Amino acid sequence: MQLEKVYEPQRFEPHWAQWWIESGIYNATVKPGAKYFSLAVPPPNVTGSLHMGHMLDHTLIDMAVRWHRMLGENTLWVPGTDHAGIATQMVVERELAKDGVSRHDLGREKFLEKVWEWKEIYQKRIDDQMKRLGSSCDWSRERFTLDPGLSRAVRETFVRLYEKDLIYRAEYMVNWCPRCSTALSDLESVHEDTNGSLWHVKYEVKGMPGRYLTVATTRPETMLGDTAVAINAKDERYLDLHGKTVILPLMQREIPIILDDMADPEFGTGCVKVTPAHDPNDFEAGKRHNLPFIKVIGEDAKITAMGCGYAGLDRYEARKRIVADLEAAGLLEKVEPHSLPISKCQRCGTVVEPLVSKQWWVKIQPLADPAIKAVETGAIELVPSMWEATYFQWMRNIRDWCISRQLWWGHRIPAWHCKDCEGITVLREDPTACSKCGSGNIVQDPDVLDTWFSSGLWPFSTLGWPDQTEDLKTFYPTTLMVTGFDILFFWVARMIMFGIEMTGEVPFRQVHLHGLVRDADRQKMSKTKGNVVDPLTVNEKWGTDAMRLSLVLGAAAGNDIAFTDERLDAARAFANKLWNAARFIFLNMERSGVEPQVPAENAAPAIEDKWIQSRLNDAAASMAKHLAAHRYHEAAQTVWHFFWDEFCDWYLEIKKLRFVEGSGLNDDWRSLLTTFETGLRLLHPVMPFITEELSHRLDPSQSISLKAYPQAGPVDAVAEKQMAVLQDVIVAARNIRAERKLDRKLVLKATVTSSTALDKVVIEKLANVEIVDGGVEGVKRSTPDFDLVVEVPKESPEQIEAQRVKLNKEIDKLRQTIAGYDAQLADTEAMSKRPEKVVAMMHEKLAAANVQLEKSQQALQELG
RNA sequence: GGGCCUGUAGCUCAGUUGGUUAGAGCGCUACCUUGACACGGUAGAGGUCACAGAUUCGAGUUCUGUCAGGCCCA
Repeated sequence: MQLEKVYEPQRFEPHWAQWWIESGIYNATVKPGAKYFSLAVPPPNVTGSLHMGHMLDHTLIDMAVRWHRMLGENTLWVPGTDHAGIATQMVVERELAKDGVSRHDLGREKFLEKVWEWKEIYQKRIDDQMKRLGSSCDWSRERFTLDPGLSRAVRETFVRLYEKDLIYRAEYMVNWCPRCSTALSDLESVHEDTNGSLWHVKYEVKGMPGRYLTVATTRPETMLGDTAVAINAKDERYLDLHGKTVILPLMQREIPIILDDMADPEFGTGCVKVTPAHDPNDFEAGKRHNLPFIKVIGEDAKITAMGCGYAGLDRYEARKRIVADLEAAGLLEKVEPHSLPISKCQRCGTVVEPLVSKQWWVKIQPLADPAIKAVETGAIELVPSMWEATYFQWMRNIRDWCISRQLWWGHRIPAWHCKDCEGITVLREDPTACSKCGSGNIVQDPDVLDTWFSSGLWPFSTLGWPDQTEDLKTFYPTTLMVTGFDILFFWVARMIMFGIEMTGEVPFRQVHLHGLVRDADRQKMSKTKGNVVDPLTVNEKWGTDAMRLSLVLGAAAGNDIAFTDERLDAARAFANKLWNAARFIFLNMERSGVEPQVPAENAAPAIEDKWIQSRLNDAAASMAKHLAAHRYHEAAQTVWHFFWDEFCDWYLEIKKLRFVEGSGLNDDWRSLLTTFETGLRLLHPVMPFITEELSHRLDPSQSISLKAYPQAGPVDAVAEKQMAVLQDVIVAARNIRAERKLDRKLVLKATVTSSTALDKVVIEKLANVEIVDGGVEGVKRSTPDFDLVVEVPKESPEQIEAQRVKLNKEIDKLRQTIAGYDAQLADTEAMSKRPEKVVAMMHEKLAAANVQLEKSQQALQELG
């Protein structure tokens, strides 16, 4: 069997991706009580296709899943998608808008049909991408947040929380997106610093003609809704105004001057206008002082009828008019440039309007407390642990969660309002009558729930909760959650709160939070910037294995990844190297007359066999350590180093010398093939495709992904030392040749003496020298482990001088080292505090340095 | 304002509980198209680990401060 000369992943990756799914080997079995590893994918939004961030996330998940599966654990990875209320509704509305149609033209039912159509298309696209990536999940258990089962979980949760008074309906300040026409949670409105202005406006004090209070505001249009002006009680400038009122300009409304700490004497003029209906701080102040709440900006971001002459104007148009009118009235004292944070809708970027609105809320503190405890006690572990501080900080200052959205796409709130008694009925089954007065005149709340309300149930709703299903008994609590740190609050925290409240158990034992994938300039990828890298293009150009490897190699604990073509090139080069090593092996198997197979271990290993086995054992130990600690980049580095620097550069180069045409399966082949196959298994979680392909060529009986993961074994110190000396001799000989720029093909005579047994043939072939017993005149290299003389053509005086300089430099450095050690060893007090191990090492190093010094001095002498 | 993180080779970054010669990839220099691989091989060059103190027998690693940059929350 011969492998194609060039590594072309496109030839076999789609094949294995399909085979893995069709063979159903990743479908989990129900085995309550068995050691399991389970995990639910962070459900991608059905708004579009997967991006590089998903690729990273899924690669890390797949590595963990494949590793645990190979460890023989009952493994389940649940795939699925999220309906993403606002985002999906927005993209579908945008599509409709192209034909000049609004959702209101269609009506709720017809519009939802359109969204479902969209969902079908994009869910399939996402599934196809996941399949193409080789994600080893159980497609028979795929879920969608609006599935009947998951919707029942949402309903059960809502009802339970409502019954416990943890869900309530109330009028509060919310973040309102005028474009999306919905309330948003605190997390869905993002703060952004912008350059604005600070307008200083004069309010005349009633009964004190000519006496003005100057308020500073960043939003003059809200003055229409002012119901007070606040000053600080300690502010001496305004002591005489306590108990007075001012006349609100333009509106001519008389409003009180209140004393409140919210007025900071250091800021602006020290007095602030209070607009309880349009600012979160003012809202609180309004409550404290029983002020009227006058809503002057409506849900459409236009001035309401309460704004009198400005009614109907857009909020920014109103601002212009109001500022102009104030100026005309001589009430605008000054305008200063001012940087201020403004809130924007996370989804559409529209500036959020804070306004008072009746919404559904989750009383969060009772849920947050156990969630905090779960992380404090270690029931849930955040990796890397630095995120715990952030988690605690947020959770301890958490505010009630606004869960109602004025959208159509999502879980309809299971609450019915009675038109007769205004009572609210919340039940698990749709009611036909009001639970308070029995009236049949009830209507369901039109709003839907925040998407995160349903995704917060994901780890257990996907397993069939609220039913006590076999899946739930077998796989819950899930073992791990892998996701980006950016949704720690949005999602992870909410899953923890809901998981504990609903199931009485943590939803997962560990959370691995990884970074973001950024572009080559470390910029966030975004469609508007146009710097988005399409995973499909990457897959086609470099192959999925290379994409996975490049992502993993960059994914150091919690760090963002700068994703570049160079990284991909490097990853593909590794895959190509592996491919060609395999190609070489198969080529020589044919010459030697060895059938593809995974033979029994070699009973009589040569030095290189013992060495590579030792390196493999060590690599397996590293893999276990790194994978368990979620240090995937180090795991990837470990296999890279093993395959390239050890297996290819040394082991195969030596084995090359052992092959005999027509030998059949001998000890050399036994060692080589078992090592190679074990190495493939070691690599499999990182690069599933190439390892499956190569493994199948050796042994088509079973998928490599179901074979056992290589276990750590003993390190053979003797073989490693022996091999190290052999390598050093070869490198020294090559170095002598390279420094003198001698022809690679020229066979140089050499003598080697060493207390370590060295394979002469290996040295001869790999360094291209002929080893003779003595009488060689040339360049000498000496270390404590060996003496090597390589015959070189007569050296010029310059070359000899260069050697002398080099030796002198080396001798100087050695003397320095020795002096350093001598000084440290002479300090008896310091020495007494050193552990034995370190002292022994110091003596060893000193002795070695002394031997080296002696040898270098001798070499210098011999130069003449 | 509160919290978190980062600063190590030209670039991008590793470096797990402190142990004495700090690593990788890319890039760079020289040589090499050799029957696995030029997506390659061989041999090299390149770092006062941001700065200043402290702890310690010993600090890239711990602590404090300074400077620079990033992120989150308010």
